[in-house]
Amino acid sequence: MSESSSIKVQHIVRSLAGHYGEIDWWPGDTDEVMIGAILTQQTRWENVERALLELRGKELNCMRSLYAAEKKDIEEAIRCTGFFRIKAQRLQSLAAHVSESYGSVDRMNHVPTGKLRDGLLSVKGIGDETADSILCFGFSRTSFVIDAYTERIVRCIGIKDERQELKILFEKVLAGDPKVYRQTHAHIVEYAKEFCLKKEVR
DNA sequence: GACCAGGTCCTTG
DNA sequence: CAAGGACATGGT
Repeated sequence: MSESSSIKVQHIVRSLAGHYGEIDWWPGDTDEVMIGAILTQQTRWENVERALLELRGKELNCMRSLYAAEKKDIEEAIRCTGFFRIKAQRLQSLAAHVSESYGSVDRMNHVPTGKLRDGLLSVKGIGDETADSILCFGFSRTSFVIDAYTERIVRCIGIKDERQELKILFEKVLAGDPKVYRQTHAHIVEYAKEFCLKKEVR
């Protein structure tokens, strides 16, 4: 990664922070962040919130109960997020991973970030973005989330790195503060939505 | 009616 | 490895 890329990223981070200030962006306890991370795949957040309400109503808003639940019940609750069959499967796969590998969500707190990440990535249906969202917003770890918006924004200012390099680049600039990681990702998404950065932007 | 959304996996060439 | 398709509902 070039020197100038770091400077550009620093500039983005600082400008967005100045513009938006501190925002409370991904509410919910660790269980609900994990659930939301899967439900929001290719889906608007407003629909995810509705599904979370449904899940709460059925007391299916935690890994422990999802593990034991009937898939039918999960599907019914999350229908409004689209891809509901595959997402119900993904939720149960994640719940199984948590229960079988760690025993509980709580026990995951002692696990080093790299190990946690590898474990999450071993779950079918959890890719880089979902894993990093869970780590960053659910467990307050310094694992930066690179999503489609991040890619589009950095493309606009002439950075053409792949996602893996972008992650390293941002993490170098952001140093070690998990709160800054969360804020920066939130700012990027808000900015991209506000200015309607669509797919064709390069 | 077409197009897109805070992705990921699987199949093809 | 890159590209293309599938997964599915809800909003513009």
